[in-house]
Amino acid sequence: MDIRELARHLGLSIGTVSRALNDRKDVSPATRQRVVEAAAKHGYIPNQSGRTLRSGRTGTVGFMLTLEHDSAIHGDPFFMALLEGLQNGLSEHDLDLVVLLARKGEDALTFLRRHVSRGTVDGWVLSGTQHDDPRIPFLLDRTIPFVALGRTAIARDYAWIDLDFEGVMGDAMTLLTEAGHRRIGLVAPPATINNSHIVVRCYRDALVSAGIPFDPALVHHGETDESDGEATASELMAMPDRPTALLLMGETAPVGAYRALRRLGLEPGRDVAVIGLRDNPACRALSPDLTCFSLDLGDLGLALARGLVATLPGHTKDTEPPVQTLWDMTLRLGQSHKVER
Amino acid sequence: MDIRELARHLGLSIGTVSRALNDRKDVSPATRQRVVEAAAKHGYIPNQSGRTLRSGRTGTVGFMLTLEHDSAIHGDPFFMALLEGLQNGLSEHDLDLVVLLARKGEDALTFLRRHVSRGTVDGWVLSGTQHDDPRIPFLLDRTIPFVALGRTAIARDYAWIDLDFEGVMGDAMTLLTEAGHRRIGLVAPPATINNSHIVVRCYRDALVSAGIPFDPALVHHGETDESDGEATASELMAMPDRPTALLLMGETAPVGAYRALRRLGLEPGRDVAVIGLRDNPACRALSPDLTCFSLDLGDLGLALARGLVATLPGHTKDTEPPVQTLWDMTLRLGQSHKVER
DNA sequence: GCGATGGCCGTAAACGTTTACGGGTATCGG
DNA sequence: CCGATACCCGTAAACGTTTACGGCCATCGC
Repeated sequence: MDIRELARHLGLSIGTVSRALNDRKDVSPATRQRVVEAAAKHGYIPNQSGRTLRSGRTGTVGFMLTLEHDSAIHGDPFFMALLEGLQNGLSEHDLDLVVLLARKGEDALTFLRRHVSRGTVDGWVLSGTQHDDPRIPFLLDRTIPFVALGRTAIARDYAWIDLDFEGVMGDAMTLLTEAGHRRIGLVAPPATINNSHIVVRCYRDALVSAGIPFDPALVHHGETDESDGEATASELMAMPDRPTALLLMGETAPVGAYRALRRLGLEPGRDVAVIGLRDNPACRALSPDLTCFSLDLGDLGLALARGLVATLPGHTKDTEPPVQTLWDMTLRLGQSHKVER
Repeated sequence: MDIRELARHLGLSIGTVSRALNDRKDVSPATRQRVVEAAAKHGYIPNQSGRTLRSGRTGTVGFMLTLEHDSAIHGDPFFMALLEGLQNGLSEHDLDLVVLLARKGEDALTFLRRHVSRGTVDGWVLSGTQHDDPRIPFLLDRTIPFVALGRTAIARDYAWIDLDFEGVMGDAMTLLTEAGHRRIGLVAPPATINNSHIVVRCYRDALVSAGIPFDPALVHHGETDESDGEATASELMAMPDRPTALLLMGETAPVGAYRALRRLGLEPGRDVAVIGLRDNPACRALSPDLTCFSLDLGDLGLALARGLVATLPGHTKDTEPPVQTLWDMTLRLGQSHKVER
């Protein structure tokens, strides 16, 4: 069922049918309704390739997911919940969401370039932003709409939303330093990820204002998953003057850390203070309750959707500046940080 | 940069350029190489819409994700790990994977129909198969390639892979009945999901062969998530003659069940036996260790990719029957089932 | 030397839309 | 009654590919 066949059924030209279905003004209300009803009756749905080829618009936005740091994905419930909010936000503007997975080992920029010149989507949501992410200038230079989940070190104006790591680190570090901890182990994301820099900077700032010397041996960069959390926690606790507290900025890293501690005969929340990043299901399963931070991923997805839509041509006022938001996370006190010193 | 411009650079016709890039035979090796090199040099990548419009092929397969049962997705690490394997399997055949999220509240068949007539992908991976899933006959009747993750009650020949719930339930039930349990609470997936029927059937079969009467009050249908696990566990334990064992066929349901039990002053693995479905990160965080089942999601994704590719035109031998595989899950004994009766 | 064969390549017609453009009819003001 | 103005609608040219078809040239066998 083409537009041609539908037009023949209606005794109209395909041009008129197209205009009627696309809500353009050059068509009388009567025929518009007739066309819409006939389309529904015959189950006509425009072919996307033809439409895109001519108009250049696809009606979809892409969420780019790279499996490079697979621990950030593998078993990571963060994105799934986020995608739901994103889809809801996009639905309001009749946009579809497609998640594009970079092929194993494929470079992120190559992947993006491929899909951009293919013209698969109208706009992008970028995640896992690197410190100096080449995707940002690439898209900016071509004026392709996008919103980034995560800041970068790039000093150009674009839309982004990032978690408030400053707030998180501030809350966590005051909690620990005020409890008397002076040796605090930090597990930060991989050094290429931009968050990693922010986390370490805040860590040092907090130490300075508490008058505690900075020991680089206490800072590890690792993936966000369980097994890496276990490995790095083991290493940190094997130090001669081992830390009395652990700060784990990874999704399921605390699960591994608990296991590592117990293997050494140490109980989280009694012998060692532990603070995690997000209260995902895995962390909620821990006992004693993990002290960590929470956020509404559905809302975050919605905000990303709005931020992106504002950059799309047609939808935008063209004047307002791009969204640049630090997303609050609220501290959830559990038992795991309560270690008297 | 289109094919026309590239052809002009080379002094060739666009037809020849197209044939060279698509590895067709009607072109000399010398010019083929010349074309490929020029394309690489100028960064030419064929426009997907034009290509699809003419050839009908997209080079992508779609993974359909419905947010209907959002608890099956929300915070569910199952799919993320699966997608990685799927992408790896598809890469071997130069296929891209796109994940298509049904809009909130949109009917699954409507969603599928929309994307099929749009022609967004060459083939489909269906998940969350219903007992009588209308998507199956829809795709079969149109001879659109697909593979289903999950069986249905539909007696037609198509490619599917499903978890071996028969094996899982058999192992779990013998473990419990041989330990003397006679009142076993079951939390099965929502009744519309096909797995739910299988699980309940196996549950009854196991009871019969152990000579235990079937009590429908012990069977609950719920989502697979934490909060639902907590709610149903609470309900089951509030019964006058409450169960001595819980069997939870949901991803993170055991996390909620642990919490519910402890609120009642009951310790999993000591007062009540608990068995879960899969050893995801959340379940691995539980203490005492949850007795449950494990599988390699990467391998499963690969198998799905192969199963789908075999149904795609061109790749297939056309003769071999579609894959129909029960995927083994191996029992991982923890501490949570050890309750002496 | 000539017809046949096969390897390469150019030509042009699709694929299904959107959209600029122009034309036809009715309405309206004068 | 006439010209101008809207309002609709049809026409046709794109958009970027793929691919059936035909043609040219060289090679080959006789």
